[in-house]
This record gives sequence, structure tokens and C-alpha cells, in this order.
Amino acid sequence: MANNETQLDRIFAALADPTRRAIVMRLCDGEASVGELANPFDMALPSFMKHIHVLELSGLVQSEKAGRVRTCRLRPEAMVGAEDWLQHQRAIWEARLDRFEAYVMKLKKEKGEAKPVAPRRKKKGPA
Amino acid sequence: MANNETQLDRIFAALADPTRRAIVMRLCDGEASVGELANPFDMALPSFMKHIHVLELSGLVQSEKAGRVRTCRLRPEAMVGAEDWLQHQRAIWEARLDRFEAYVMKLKKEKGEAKPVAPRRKKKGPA
DNA sequence: TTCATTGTTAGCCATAAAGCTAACTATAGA
DNA sequence: TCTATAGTTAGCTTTATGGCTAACAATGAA
Repeated sequence: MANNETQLDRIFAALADPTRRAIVMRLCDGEASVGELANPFDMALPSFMKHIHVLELSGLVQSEKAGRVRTCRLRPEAMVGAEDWLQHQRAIWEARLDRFEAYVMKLKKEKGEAKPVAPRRKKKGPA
Repeated sequence: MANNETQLDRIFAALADPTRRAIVMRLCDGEASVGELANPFDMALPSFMKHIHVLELSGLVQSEKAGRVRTCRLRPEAMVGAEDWLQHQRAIWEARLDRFEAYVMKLKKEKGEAKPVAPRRKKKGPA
């Protein structure tokens, strides 16, 4: 998957726009037509459609047309890529921090005093 | 913070670029100078500096200059914003999914069998 | 058949993003 | 002091993004 990275690019880029995040949030409540989605936004339809298209390219949204109505729905699996990337980085960071803390502890024990390091982020397991 | 949304924009936008994600990954291993960071990339320094700047604006990276060396380090707290947004959306999605499943279960129980066509649009209660 | 609804296509514009070179500043070291 | 190192600033190009209008399907309803 040489394009895997590219896909991450697209997902993060898609989420970098507030209009598109709002669309994603709306779609969390269930599928909707383009018109329903566009309604709350003060934006010409063609402009709005571009956002839908960006979301589809990123894989975050899927749509299909029945009659003259195009219905969109979320593909939350696509978000997992981004989520995983972030969690992975945090894991690496925290591992490093642990090593560093251990090192400081060792110094403490050896020398008798040392300043605590950086604030840890509480782990919020998906459980 | 009216700019909270804007900050999310910046974080996702910052992470939408593979060079910048690579920088973040590198910084997970510990702080580094601009030169060290730039080394692996086949890119003119001024171009590279722009990426650093984008990362700083997003809050993901912090840097300070000592002598002629600018040292960069990660501010992983900044990533939390993005992580939380994603997890929140997934939570909402999953809650909805649960409701839908419960609804299907109810139908199943009541009717003996049912093939509900599409997930419902938001309406009060699973009527 | 006619008409309103719902998207879609095409094309335009302004701004931002991502890259470059060239020239400059500021320090560290010889 | 002179020179090499490490960034920085300025200014340019190309391409992408996000918005618009106008005109065109295509479908469902009257």
C-alpha cells in the first residue's frame, strides 16, 4: 500500500475543514441526503458538493444515488486510520517518557534528588 | 475559546502532510535541532522551515533558539484535541449503532422477523 | 406533458500552500 | 578577526482549495 500514506493525508486534510467536520458529525446521527446535509450551511450547493466529494475521496463518507436523491453515510472505519496514527504516536511518546522517568528515578536514587519531569496525559482507553 | 475550532483546523491540517507527520514521529523520539530534523528530507531549508512553522502554529511543536541552534520538541498535549474529536465521533456513532441494533432486536422480538431497510434518520425515539 | 426538485457540470476567481533560489544575520570556532 | 555553520527573510512560481454563478441533466409529481 504505497497509497496508505496518501490516504492518511486525505483523511487528515478532510478533517481540517470545519464544514466537513460538521458534516461528519451530522452523519454520525445517521445517513442523510445531500440537500439535508447542505441545508444548515450558508453556501452554494456546488461549493457544498465539493466538500462531500473531498469526504468521499478520503473514504470517510460513502454515497449512492437513488432517483434524484443522493444519500450519504459515514464510513467510520476510515476514521480508524487517523485515530490509530495519533494513538500510536502517543504510545511512542509515552514509552519514551517512561524511559526518561525511569532514568530520572535512577538518578534520584543514586543522587538523592531530582525534579519531576513533564505532565503525563491520562490514558483514556476505548474500553 | 472561539478559536478552538480553528485550532482543530490547524492540527488536522498540520497532520495532513507526510513531511510534517514524519517530523512529529521523529520528535516522539526526543527533541532535535532544525538541521537534524531537516537532514533526512530532500528539501531546501526554507521550505522545510515552513513545515516547522506550521507545526508550531498548530501547537504540536514548540521550539526555542539557543545560540544559533533552534531546538524543537513535541507538545503531545496538542494532539489530544484531534484524538478526542475522533474518539468522540466514534463514540456517538457507536451509541447510535447500539440504539439501532436494539431497535432491530425489538422488531425481531415483536414481529418474529423483520428486515428493516435503512437506518433511520434522527427522529424522536426508536418508534 | 409540464414543472418543480435535486443534483451535477463547467468555468471563473481569490487566496493559501508548498516548493524554490538568493541574499542575509548571527553565532561558534580557528 | 575570519570563516564556516545554522537559520532566516524576501520574493518568486505552481498548484490546490474553497468559494461563486450560470446552465444543464434527470426524476417525480401534477
